[in-house]
Amino acid sequence: MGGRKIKNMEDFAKVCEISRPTLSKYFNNPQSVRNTTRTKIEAALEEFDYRPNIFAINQNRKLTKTIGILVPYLADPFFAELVRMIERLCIATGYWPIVFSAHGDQELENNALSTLQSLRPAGALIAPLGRRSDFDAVRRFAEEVPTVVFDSHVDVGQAFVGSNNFQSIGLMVDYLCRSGEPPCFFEMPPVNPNANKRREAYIQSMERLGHDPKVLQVNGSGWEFERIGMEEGERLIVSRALPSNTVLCSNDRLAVGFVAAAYQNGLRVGRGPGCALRVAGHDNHPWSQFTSPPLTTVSQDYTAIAERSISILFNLIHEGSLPEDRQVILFDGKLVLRSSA
Amino acid sequence: MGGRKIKNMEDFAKVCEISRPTLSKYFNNPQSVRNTTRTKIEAALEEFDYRPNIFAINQNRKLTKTIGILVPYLADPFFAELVRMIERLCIATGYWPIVFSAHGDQELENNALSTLQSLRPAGALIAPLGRRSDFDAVRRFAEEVPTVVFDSHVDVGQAFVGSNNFQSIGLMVDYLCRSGEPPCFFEMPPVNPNANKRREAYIQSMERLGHDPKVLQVNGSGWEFERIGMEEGERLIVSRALPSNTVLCSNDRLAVGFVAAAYQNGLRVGRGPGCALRVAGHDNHPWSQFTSPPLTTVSQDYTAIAERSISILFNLIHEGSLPEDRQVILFDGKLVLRSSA
DNA sequence: CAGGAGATTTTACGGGTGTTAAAATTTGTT
DNA sequence: AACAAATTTTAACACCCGTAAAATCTCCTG
Repeated sequence: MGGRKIKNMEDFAKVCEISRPTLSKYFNNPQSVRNTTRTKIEAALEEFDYRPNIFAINQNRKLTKTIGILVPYLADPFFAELVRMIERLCIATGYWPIVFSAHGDQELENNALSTLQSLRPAGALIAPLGRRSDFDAVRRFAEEVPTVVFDSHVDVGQAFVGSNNFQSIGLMVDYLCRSGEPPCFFEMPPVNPNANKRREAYIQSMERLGHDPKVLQVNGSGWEFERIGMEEGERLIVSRALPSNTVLCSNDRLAVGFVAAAYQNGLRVGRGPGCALRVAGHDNHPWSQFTSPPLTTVSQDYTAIAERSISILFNLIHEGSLPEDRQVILFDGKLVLRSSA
Repeated sequence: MGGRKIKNMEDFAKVCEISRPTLSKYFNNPQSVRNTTRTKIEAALEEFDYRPNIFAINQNRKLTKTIGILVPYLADPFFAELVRMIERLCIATGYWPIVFSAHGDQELENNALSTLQSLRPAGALIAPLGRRSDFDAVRRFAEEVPTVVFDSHVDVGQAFVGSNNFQSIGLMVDYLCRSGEPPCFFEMPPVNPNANKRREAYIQSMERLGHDPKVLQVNGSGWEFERIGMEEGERLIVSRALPSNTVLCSNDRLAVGFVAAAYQNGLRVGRGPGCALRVAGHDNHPWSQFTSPPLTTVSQDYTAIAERSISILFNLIHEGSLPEDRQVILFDGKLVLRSSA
């Protein structure tokens, strides 16, 4: 076609027969230029494929269009799914999401925060590692960039969006107690505040109902929860150390492992006759519906968490000012009855 | 302490008592400056926290330190895991990995490619959507940036790294045939070339062994493979449409769903006595060890794929020149015997 | 058709770093 | 001490775009 090579906005302005700053305006907001101008530009856009250089754009803009997303472990389908939704929402709004994963490692989390900060993002959505986070680093980050924290409640940033563990665990404990033997609570050493809240919620709920809480904390570290659930679950089963025939796991990934352990040791899981064990989880993880039997759990509202986080962040960004009072939004869970409990 | 605010490299050069170009050299390669200079800089780095502005850096560098990673679906643990490894390798080498997911959608894939290209990455590692990809777009991208394709073989880029489906499926078919009834092949409409290769490999292997290949292609689209495996598996089981008591699934995610369907319909899966069905998968997905019973499958060598992809890409980047002959690297799979088949 | 407000475009400058060439300095060696 | 080699400094330009201020154009009124 034109044969000309478009190297930068200047070149493209020439083939458009328009000045460069006008083009610049167009790319920032196509509505801000006259119709006749817009038509010319868009015609040229059809013929030549030019895209403004992202680095040059962001170097000068006071507010970039970048949204940073940081999760503790991207290979966890909970986060993978959440990220998927958040990314889509960003793109739909014309922002540029960029994803970082700490891979369960504090140093990588700090790296990511640091890199992210030097990207001067318009805002950030972060789910901190939790117990392993370098709190000062996270705080320093949140002081510089508008930040919404999700999933794991660390007391920084302008807002937190997460699940109401007290409500959801209460719901599950109520259900389990009224439908069978009161549950024991199966957990690993807590990686984040959610784990602690869930244990406390379990204890409170049990006491409220007049039962004796029984917490089984097994060893294990890292993010391979299923493996821990399976190996430690097997140990408990084999040594007959389970204090109840009903096991409430701190999260679905542990439960997935536990159910596998039960199967392999010949314990039939479920609530019907002939079942030796009831197992319940928490989160409604994408996998929880494919265990054998399918897992009874409490759903976290992925969509609501993603949408609210983003909407709060965009508010922050557009308001410019930071709200006095830090918002804390907790979504209630819903009981998801399947056949494991 | 100094009280001075470091806004840019100029400021930082002053507190280092060193010239800006030398600093610039240092940041590009710390080894390229004299020891005494390096010591001064690193001392200052301790005291002040300065990081060069990423945008300004990349604006001028002919070769950025960015490595683009594109996967079709990040919520798939196979890719999540692979990305995790690749990211670590990049960071260790001083590169800056940036991850994009197409979320199973052609438009998003094109978007990602386009955004990535405007980032002028040193290189890219891409696993295309496959059948749904916009081949021209992928080709145009690969012509501009050094690209290694992995997982899904699309004939673009300077190299392909993946699994040898013919070998691995052959291995599995051999095993299944000599240990029981010859398998039928359970698949959904292929999303990428791997799926086609696996079907063909199955047919060839069966014919080689003198058996009649039986392919069951069920309906279903999207990336929720487990759901498809479970729903369609259930349909086949209930309607007694399975032509063999041994089912080889095109991949582990389908198999996860299929095993769940079998359990829910009272079919005991495994190779022992009393088992009605053998089920095998392919990939050694992270989940495959937690099904009930654990899944017999063929492993893809995640580590090898990640390492080789990266090493080829770095070679490409450092050589500068593109090799005449496109490399195709296929890793053999290994049989992972668990109890499902 | 003159006049003027408002919309749009142009002019001109700045941002933070890469990069180069030549001059100046330091280091290591004999 | 003298000299070559290695390194750093100085100076200046480049990169590609954002943006404020100045200049121009549009369109409508009277």
